[in-house]
Amino acid sequence: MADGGKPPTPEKKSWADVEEEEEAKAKAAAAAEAASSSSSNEPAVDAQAKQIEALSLSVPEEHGGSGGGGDDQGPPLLDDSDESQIQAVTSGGTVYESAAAFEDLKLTPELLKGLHDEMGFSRPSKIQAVTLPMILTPPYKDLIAQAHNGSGKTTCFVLGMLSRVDPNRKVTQAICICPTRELAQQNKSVLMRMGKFTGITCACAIPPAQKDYVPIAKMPKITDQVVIGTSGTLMKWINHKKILTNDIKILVFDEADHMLAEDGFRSDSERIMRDIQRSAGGCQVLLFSATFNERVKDFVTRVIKDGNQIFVKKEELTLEKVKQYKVQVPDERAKIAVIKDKIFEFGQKVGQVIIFVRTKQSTKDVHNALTLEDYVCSSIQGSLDQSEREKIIQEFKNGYTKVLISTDVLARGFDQAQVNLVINYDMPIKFGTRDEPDYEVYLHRIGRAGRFGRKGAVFNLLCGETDNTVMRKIETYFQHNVPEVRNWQSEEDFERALKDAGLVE
DNA sequence: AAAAAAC
Repeated sequence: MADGGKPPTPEKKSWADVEEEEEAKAKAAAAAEAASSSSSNEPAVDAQAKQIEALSLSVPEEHGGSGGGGDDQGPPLLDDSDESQIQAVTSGGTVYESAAAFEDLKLTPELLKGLHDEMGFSRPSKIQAVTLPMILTPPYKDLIAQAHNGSGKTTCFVLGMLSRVDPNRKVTQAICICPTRELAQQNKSVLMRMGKFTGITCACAIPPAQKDYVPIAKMPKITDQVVIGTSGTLMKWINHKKILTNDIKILVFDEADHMLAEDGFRSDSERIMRDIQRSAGGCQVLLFSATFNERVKDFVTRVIKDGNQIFVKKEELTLEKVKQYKVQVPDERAKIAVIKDKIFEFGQKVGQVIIFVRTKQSTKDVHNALTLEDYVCSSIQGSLDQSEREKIIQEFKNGYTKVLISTDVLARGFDQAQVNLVINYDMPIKFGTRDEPDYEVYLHRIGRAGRFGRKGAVFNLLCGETDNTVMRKIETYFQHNVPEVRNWQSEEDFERALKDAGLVE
């Protein structure tokens, strides 16, 4: 790609510079993107970058058995099929060897104990085998890593943070930024478990529940070695010197494409990034996500110029084990009928269900409609009080509630092994458009089912021509044919679909 | 015509 007009900058380009460039480019890109649904551009690869190997990253065989309260599933068992490929590109002269065992990574005995005894992992998943050496080997290069939903990305960056922290120094040395409070809490909980025997402490930087509110001035300084949080609160704590940034060695962006998208959290992320890099030079940056659309990929590869990169083609991104279906329904009322009379009839016996809707109001409407029919469910969205959010998530994670209605607050990252059914009550649409799908959100939503290679099913409820257009575009984009449940009134049709998905006998 | 974060 032409990159001609950039000024000669001897230093590493700052994020602000890249953003300016980005803006200039955006107009041209916007036009191109309209027609880009069939584009199959290769990622722009740095001329100096050397491709080391093309690795197969495929979803593991199911081995967790049915249900079981534990969320301590063993590691994905990755076969060597060519179903899906990831491309690893290294920068500079460092050579990395994929880690066949956690023991190959020079981890402390405490961390190995955490991985084996607490997490129940016996060996690294594919993405872990590839990225962990990149993360843990000096000179600690930055990393952009894309891998499938539920393939074990969290372990990659949590282990990265834990091993780069000096447990003897009671200062913040690692920061992780997430798009939602739920994800921040979930990541903290994974880190606490994995680091159980290390003595490393972690703070969650999210706004407190109302009852726990204290003015920032009265808040004590953070001494935890790891801080995981959402952008607003992290910024606030940094600005008020509650977090000192000069000893930070590693900065992680979870759901990085969203954290760095123009219509996502880019400006917040850049500000935090700048603050940290100003006071802690040479801080390692890790970007992780299951999705990087061409536009974001282009941006992040220019921001993280000197890092290692791993990408997956979008055609390879849908999970084999999660069967997608489309269902034509005449109206909204029929959607409720389908959910309760057809899908729940079988689906609820199987595991837990998440129903995605477009607006906060819709969570309430659908919740009410199902409650009227005597179905027990709960619903969540970002305007609920923090304590309420936590309660609903806790109840769902404990398995007390089987059906959760949600906005896209839970579209990304939410990890609950027992969820094997996802219903798109509303299809995800790009903001400001009528029938342009949000491909990334779609992929993240369906990725809530089929964690770590488990079986799952997705029902897309389509009402009207617009929904059909959206669905068609999604099929084209991922080059994945989505079969139709012929008759929304036919119990047999749904039963067959769930059988094909392997969810009912 | 929005979800998220946060003021």
